[in-house]
Formats: sequence, C-alpha cells, structure tokens
Amino acid sequence: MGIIRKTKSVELLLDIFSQNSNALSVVNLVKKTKNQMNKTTVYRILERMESEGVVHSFNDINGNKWYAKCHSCSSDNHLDSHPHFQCKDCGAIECLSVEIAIPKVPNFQIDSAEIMLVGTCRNCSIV
Amino acid sequence: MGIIRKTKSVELLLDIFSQNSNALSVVNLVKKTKNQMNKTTVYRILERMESEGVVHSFNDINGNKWYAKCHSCSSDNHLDSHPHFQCKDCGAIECLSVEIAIPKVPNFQIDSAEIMLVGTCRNCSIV
DNA sequence: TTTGGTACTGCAACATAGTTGCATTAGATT
DNA sequence: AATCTAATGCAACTATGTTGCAGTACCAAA
Ligand SMILES: [Mn+2]
Ligand SMILES: [Mn+2]
Ligand SMILES: [Zn+2]
Ligand SMILES: [Zn+2]
Repeated sequence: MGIIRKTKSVELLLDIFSQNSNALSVVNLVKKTKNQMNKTTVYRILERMESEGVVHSFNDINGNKWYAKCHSCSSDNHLDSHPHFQCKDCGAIECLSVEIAIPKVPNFQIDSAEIMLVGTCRNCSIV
Repeated sequence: MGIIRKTKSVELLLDIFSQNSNALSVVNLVKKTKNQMNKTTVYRILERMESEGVVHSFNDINGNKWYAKCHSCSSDNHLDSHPHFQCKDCGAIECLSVEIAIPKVPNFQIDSAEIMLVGTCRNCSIV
C-alpha cells in the first residue's frame, strides 16, 4: 500500500508541500492543481501520502480538510500529534510544536486530542 | 435579534435539548424532527438559539456541526469554552467541564481553543 | 528496449451537509 | 379582530468529498 509509483501528479503534490511550511487545505490544493490533475486524484494521492506518513490531516474550524507535512513519521509510526493554529483574519493554519497537557478525565479513555487554537497570526497582527 | 417568537418548532427543539445531556449533531436533529419541520428551519432555529446563548456549537472530527446546551450564557456573554469528548465507537459527544491550560505561543495571539478529545466512552468501555 | 501486469488517473455521476430567495403562514401586540 | 413582521416551507443551489469503471502510464522483468 501507499505511494508506490512516482507519477507526475504525486511529484507535483510533493513539490507543493516541500515549498510550503504552512498547512494546505484540500480545497486550495484542488484549485492550485486543477490544470494538472483531477480533484479525485488530489484526494486519492493525499490519502496515500497520509498512510505513508508523509503528511497528516485534520479539519479546520469550518469542517474542511487540511494536510501538513510530517516530520518524523513513517507508514508504521504516526507520531505527529500536535496542536494547530488558525488565523481568523487570513485563514492560514500552522502546526505548533508545543505540548499541551491533557488531564485524565474519569470514565473516559482518551486516545488522542484534536486541538485548534484560534486567533491572529504574526502577519495579521502587524497593523 | 434571536429567539423572539416561541413557535412550535422552537419549542420542540428546546424540548429535545432539555431531554438530552449529551451534545446533538445537526444531522441527527434534522432526522429526529423531519416530520415536524423543514431542515432549513432546524438550521435557522439553532443559529438563533446560539446567538441567544441557549446553545453553543462546534464541529466533530468528521467536520459535521453539533450543538449542546449552554449553562451560563446569554446573548451578551458567551462564556462556554470547554473541551469536548467524542467516542470513536458510538460517536456520542459530551461537553467536559475540565480546564486545559493553553500555553502562550510566541508570535501568535490566541483568542480561543477548540479541543476535541477522542477515545472510548463509559458505555463503550464495558465489554 | 520491449513487454505486460497493475497501480494510478480521468471522468461522470453520485452522496451529503449546509445555504439562499421568495412566497406564505402564524406569533405577538395593539 | 386587525395588523405587522418574524418565522417557515419549499425548491433550487453550492460545496466538499466519494465511487465505479474504463483507459493510461509506471515499473520490473525478460
Ligand atoms: Mn500539523
Ligand atoms: Mn460543549
Ligand atoms: Zn493571519
Ligand atoms: Zn461510546
């Protein structure tokens, strides 16, 4: 399973991710690549990239799917678990490398936490 | 603005929330009430209820919208800011009354945090 | 370098959540 | 009871994401 063949489409998407430090929404990726590939292909390649541990995915506050590069994941080990930050001015999302402590909650067995911090980013703070 | 008229539809939705301690998905509410009201009405009443501080909303891990009762909010003061828990077995969501500390992150002005804890709930833990 | 198996792609059609405009209905107020 | 207008129903729409299938292009083996 996973990315086996290095097709033109796969290489283009890998390229886009290598040039972006921020996360990218699927909607944005489909737009960006609409002259090069079909949207179905975008969705399917992203799925494969995620199962390979190349990227990880999450939903923004509007319920849309985003992807961002993984730093030390493989198809066996997915250890990218960190909060994200979305700017309510420009909509950009960044991965944050901070640890947020999740307390134990009685009666609940917690496996993971999806944390989206919302506010104003660096650029948009500059008035 | 907000809930001005106590219509049959408004009262039915208020009733459903009063009988449920858990959060409710819009999809579920539309299904539950499809013999009593149109789905557009459900969406619009929920919007009004939220702006009145009667309920608060958030998205689940699939990007779908959910609502839950507020405990001490009004149209002026929305202070319901707490994590939620979604059971990956049964899909149910509960509001959690625990505090999770958000650290300061340099270069980001954080206004709020959307936190969804994922795992197994009480009922589903019982094998 | 050709050949062949199959992973991958494009396309069209579909599924589902959520939104909008507008004519009609039914609360509230007098 | 009359009136004003918030609220509703309906139909049509937008957007994101998914599926089946026929055809294409990678890659490895010959
Ligand atoms: Mn990330
Ligand atoms: Mn809640
Ligand atoms: Zn910004
Ligand atoms: Zn459960």
